[in-house]
Amino acid sequence: MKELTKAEEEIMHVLWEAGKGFVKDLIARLPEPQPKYTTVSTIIRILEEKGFVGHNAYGNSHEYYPLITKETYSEHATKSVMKKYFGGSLNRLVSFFVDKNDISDKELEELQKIIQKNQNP
Amino acid sequence: MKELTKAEEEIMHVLWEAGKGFVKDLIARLPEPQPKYTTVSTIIRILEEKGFVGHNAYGNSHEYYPLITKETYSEHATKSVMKKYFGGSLNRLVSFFVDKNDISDKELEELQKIIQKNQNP
DNA sequence: GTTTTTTAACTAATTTTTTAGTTTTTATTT
DNA sequence: AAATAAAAACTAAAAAATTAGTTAAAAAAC
Repeated sequence: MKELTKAEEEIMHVLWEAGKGFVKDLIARLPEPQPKYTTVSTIIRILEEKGFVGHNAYGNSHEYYPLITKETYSEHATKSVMKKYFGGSLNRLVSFFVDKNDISDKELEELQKIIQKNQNP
Repeated sequence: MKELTKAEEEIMHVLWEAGKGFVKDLIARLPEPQPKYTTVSTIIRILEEKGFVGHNAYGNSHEYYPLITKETYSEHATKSVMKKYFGGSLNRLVSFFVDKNDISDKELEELQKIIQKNQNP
């Protein structure tokens, strides 16, 4: 899986949130300072080259949409961090935050339930 | 917290693993193709500017060591991914992988124990 | 139908990151 | 002490990423 650069990732997040959009729509959803039309257009072109984005043409207008789901890229990005910092182990990642007492009791309880639901008896 | 670029992160991983080292020691620990001395030296200089690395001088030689622990940067990097892809929630991250059946039964059991140990009765 | 506006494609410029070369300083060897 | 070697500092170059400008084509307004 190709990596997204920072600027590319930001555009993808907008596309994932919006589902689809013309360049001007994407700009409208970006925080200040909003980039120039041409800047976003360039990034979109690269994203199409990389296979992350597709488009429907309406005359000269292009409506862009994600070809890779947020879930797919989430998995990639998370596994990458997990590999670099936790030997690829989810348990080590969770231990890290639990040991830090970064997680509230309520959250811990929820977490128990999440796991129990998926455990085979 | 300043972000590490890819090359910077690789050097930091070597320093975290080794604890400390001269440039030539760091190069020795890097996989093929090993970068030039001057390349590593430049990256180290930038890491010192950014406050990630310090050094002890022995004459003209510098022995470098991390100023930021792997744990500190781990937390930053993981929270960054968690924020971008899981609304900042560890539970949503765990759910994601558990729902995917990416985690073996043995690991799930371990995970239960980790959480139980940290739960207040 | 011509003018104006909008859009994307193409190109260029800037900035950041990465890699490498040269010079200077210090240490080591003879 | 002079020659050689090793290291860091400094500088430069190349590559990648980001931002922006120009042009050409299509659509909309008049």
